[in-house]
Amino acid sequence: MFKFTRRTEYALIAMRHLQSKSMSEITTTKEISDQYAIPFEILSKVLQSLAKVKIIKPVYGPNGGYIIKQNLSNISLWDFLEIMEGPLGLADCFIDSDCTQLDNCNIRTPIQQINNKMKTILTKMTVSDVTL
Amino acid sequence: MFKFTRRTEYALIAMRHLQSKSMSEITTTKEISDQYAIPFEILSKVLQSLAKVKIIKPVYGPNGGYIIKQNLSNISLWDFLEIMEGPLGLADCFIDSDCTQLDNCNIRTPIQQINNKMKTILTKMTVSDVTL
DNA sequence: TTATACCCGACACTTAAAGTCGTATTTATG
DNA sequence: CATAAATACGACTTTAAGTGTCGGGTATAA
Ligand code: FES
Ligand code: FES
Repeated sequence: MFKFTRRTEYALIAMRHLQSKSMSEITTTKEISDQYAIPFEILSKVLQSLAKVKIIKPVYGPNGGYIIKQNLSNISLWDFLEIMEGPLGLADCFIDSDCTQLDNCNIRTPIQQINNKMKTILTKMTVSDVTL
Repeated sequence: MFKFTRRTEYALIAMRHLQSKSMSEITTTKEISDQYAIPFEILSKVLQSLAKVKIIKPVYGPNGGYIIKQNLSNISLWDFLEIMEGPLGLADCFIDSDCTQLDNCNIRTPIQQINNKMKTILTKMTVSDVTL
């Protein structure tokens, strides 16, 4: 449990990098890939998925790249993580409500309480708490 | 990120089950395995590892099994999770201090703050918050 | 027209978790 | 003392998820 995926780390690094630039400055995938030693192809896809959810905006053609678009303090860290990694939860029953086999599970309630505590923390924080 | 491993879930279920019995009652692996539909061999190993760290006490021979031993409110949830799943942390650098490649990582400090918040929650809680 | 950048699906590789198997050890009991 | 019932444990296979690669496609400035 617990570790960010590389995708998520790459995304946060890139977003912080983009955030540090002025709104009009365009940054290429290659620039970020080089500076932080992130495999180019992987970072490409990460940035593409960020573009897909409108967090960054692509600029096509020569001298193109990305610019950061949305005010990142709008997005909670929880939501961002779910964008990057899919639905989150300490156990299956908090994700797809299908904790296989464990028909009469005896720990569901206490686990749910822990789950809620973690969720609260991450919901109160925003992406810009990381990127700013 | 975020989901307990099955091992951890199995352990918590078993510990709660054991906790619900009186101190002198012995419970077999098979009883728990049957009641919660956990693969016997897997549960065996989980209980063995719990026995190894003295959380439960094995009783050999016929009519043997396990009894719960230690006061579980002594063990923080964080420590317990590290027993079950190894060192925890949001990124490698908080585990083995070797975030590969990312020489000039720009998000280490903010990530560390989140890491600490999560760790605080789990350190303040004890295993008996789940098993009791 | 061309070069440069983003876009994207399909595939291969790697790793960790999950589960299986065979065998050894301990001990209560007849 | 033989047996059966329980834990102990290393070696192995299978599965699933994450990570990374490849080849081609689209948009656009110059
Ligand atoms: S049923 Fe989901 S944790 Fe047990
Ligand atoms: S160096 Fe560990 S998160 Fe970047």
